[in-house]
Amino acid sequence: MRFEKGHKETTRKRIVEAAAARFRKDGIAAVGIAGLMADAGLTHGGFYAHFASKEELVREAMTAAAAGSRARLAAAAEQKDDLESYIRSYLRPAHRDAPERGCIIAALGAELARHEAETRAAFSEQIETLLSRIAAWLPAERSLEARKAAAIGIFGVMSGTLQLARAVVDQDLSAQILESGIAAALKLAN
Amino acid sequence: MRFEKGHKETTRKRIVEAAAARFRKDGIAAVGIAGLMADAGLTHGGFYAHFASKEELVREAMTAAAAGSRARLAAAAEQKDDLESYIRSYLRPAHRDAPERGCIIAALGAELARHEAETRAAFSEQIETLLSRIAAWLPAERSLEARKAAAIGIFGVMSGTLQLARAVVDQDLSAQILESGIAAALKLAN
DNA sequence: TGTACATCAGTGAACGCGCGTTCACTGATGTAC
DNA sequence: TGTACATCAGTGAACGCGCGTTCACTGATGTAC
Repeated sequence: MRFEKGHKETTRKRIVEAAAARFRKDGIAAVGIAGLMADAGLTHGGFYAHFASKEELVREAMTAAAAGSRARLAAAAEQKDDLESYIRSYLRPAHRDAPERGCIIAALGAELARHEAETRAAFSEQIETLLSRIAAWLPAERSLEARKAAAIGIFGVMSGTLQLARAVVDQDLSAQILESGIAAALKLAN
Repeated sequence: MRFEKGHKETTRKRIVEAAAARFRKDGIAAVGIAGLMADAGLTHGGFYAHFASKEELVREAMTAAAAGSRARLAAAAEQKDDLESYIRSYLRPAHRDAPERGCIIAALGAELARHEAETRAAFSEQIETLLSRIAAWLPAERSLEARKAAAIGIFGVMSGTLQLARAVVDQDLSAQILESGIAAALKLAN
């Protein structure tokens, strides 16, 4: 064989990583296979040796991006970080300015809602994991149900304000949105 | 002239209305000129007698949709509706299920964030109007600044949870997200 | 009142382009002898 | 150790298609005479 063992796997991973970034940055519909393969240092023809369709890649890229977020969250939890630092980290200007490495839900939520149920499944699962993690951070004296409900509100305000901060033209307003989002999420957490 | 006076204006409005609905339902990138004109009962060739480009239509459609939301909000305020009923109306299942007649920000927020600043301007303005309206509903004993900050949190949780409710596959979870969104928005309002 | 012409919103064929997808081919390396 | 062949990840031309956009044309009506 021309390439060392595992080469194809490595390439596949490279394509998935490139897609996960470009989709979040530019939107799924706006990103073509040719550009994506160029990002990965390849030509477009090889794409179908790795994936059956663009939709399959979308699914894989969403799963990969979700796994990334989950790993970051787990690391934060392990370091005994509290919910406040997670919220502050999510709503920091750097996250607003780098959607390509950020939250899938804030970057692609509305667009994913229009994809097939199969594609949305991976995404749905990530939402549930995320909500459980946030709920686990909340004071144990509240019932599990109450914590889950609170987690939905907290994450809702986080992704909602992050999107607002990205959409708004005025930079001062954008900064204020991030600040107010943090304050609101903290209020909901207590 | 073949057509009665004002005919062209009427047609133009019809195209804008159709666009405002389709863009919110399917996303801007996914909607083509030909399909849009067919929605308005016309053929695609006439499009450029009305608009210089698709982007110009996007701008007009966003402005029209924003005007619609603003009118609804003003009517609600005039009827002495309170913030609670606005929140409940925004997060009702019917709004989740009919994005084509609903909030632009929840439907297109992330996608609009990727459009030119000129297109985002109309949208930005709508956000500011909306925030002022919500702030005006809050108890007057709080400072204007505090009310504006609270309004950001309230609207953030509203649009954020509406999007989550649309994206999630599980219908029970979706209903629960709407409920929790209402609870969270109300908590922030008090 | 009747005919000829001007108007212009809307039509539909055509433009170049990039999309997702297919496929015959390449060429560096591992394996067989 | 040296040669012939098999492998297969990646290449790049080509497919039909729908996109945004352009443009010569249509045809019902208003206006001029």
